Amino acid sequence: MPELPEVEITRRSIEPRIAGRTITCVTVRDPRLRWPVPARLPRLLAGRTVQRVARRAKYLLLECDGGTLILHLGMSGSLRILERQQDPGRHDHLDIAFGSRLLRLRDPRRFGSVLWHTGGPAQHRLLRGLGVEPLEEAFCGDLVYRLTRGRQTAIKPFLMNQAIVVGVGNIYASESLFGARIDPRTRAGTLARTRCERLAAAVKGTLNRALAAGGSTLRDFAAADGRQGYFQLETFVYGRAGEPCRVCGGAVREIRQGQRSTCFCPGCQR
DNA sequence: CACCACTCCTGCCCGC
DNA sequence: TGCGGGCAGGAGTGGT
Repeated sequence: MPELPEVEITRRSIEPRIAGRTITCVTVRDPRLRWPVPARLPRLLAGRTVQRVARRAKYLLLECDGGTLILHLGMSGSLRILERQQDPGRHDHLDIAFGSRLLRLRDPRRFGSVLWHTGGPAQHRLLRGLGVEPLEEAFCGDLVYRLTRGRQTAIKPFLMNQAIVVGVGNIYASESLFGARIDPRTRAGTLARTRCERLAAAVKGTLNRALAAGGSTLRDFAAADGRQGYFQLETFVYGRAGEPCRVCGGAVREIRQGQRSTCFCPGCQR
């Protein structure tokens, strides 16, 4: 379940190993991802040079001469660098070769996507409508305050709406709301300014801590799948229904919001 | 618009 | 030990 920190850590780990290198061969073993991987992908990519690896929301952008390969890891996707050919596992659907070095995509649940796009990546239909990056300066209490005005929806699904703020998935949404001491059921539009400040700070803090935790394993990331950094992070509420809150000791509760589980501490979050 | 439910898929966990 | 069933979740899509 890569969220923004896992995707960013993946980006940092692969960029230095593929930027400036030329794609020699592309192997699609199973094209059945979120959308079918185009059959002409190998022909489209061969001979192109990766200039840089960027990220927008949870999308990785392999910016090449003449176009961008847009990757999304979905629920279970991971990328790894191999220095030499290795037998692919059952879910290793795609290899991009740079000489003997390989970038290999594994995705058991196949919710990920691989798309080729010519022209500016920002103009792609999947990227056009995305909201603000939570780790950028523009994302602040004042912006959260303005974005929430008039919104009737609960703050938890609001936070997870990628058209508003990107990169905050189910786990970090719950964790951030705990950090801000806000009840996930609160209607977004009713949050006072100070609570918006707390929320913006909590989102940044949660994501940055996850980044730091993942960053610490970056050295071995050659072999990594995004989980490594991810499961190192001790959660305050997510996945802890019925267990004692780490702050007040009260029982953590689990509810459903928009077909998603939400965990929170009724004692700490108001 | 704003909001909501549905959908894709496989690994994992539970109960029998 | 095996098997069926339920659940998890990102985010696009389509309905109200």
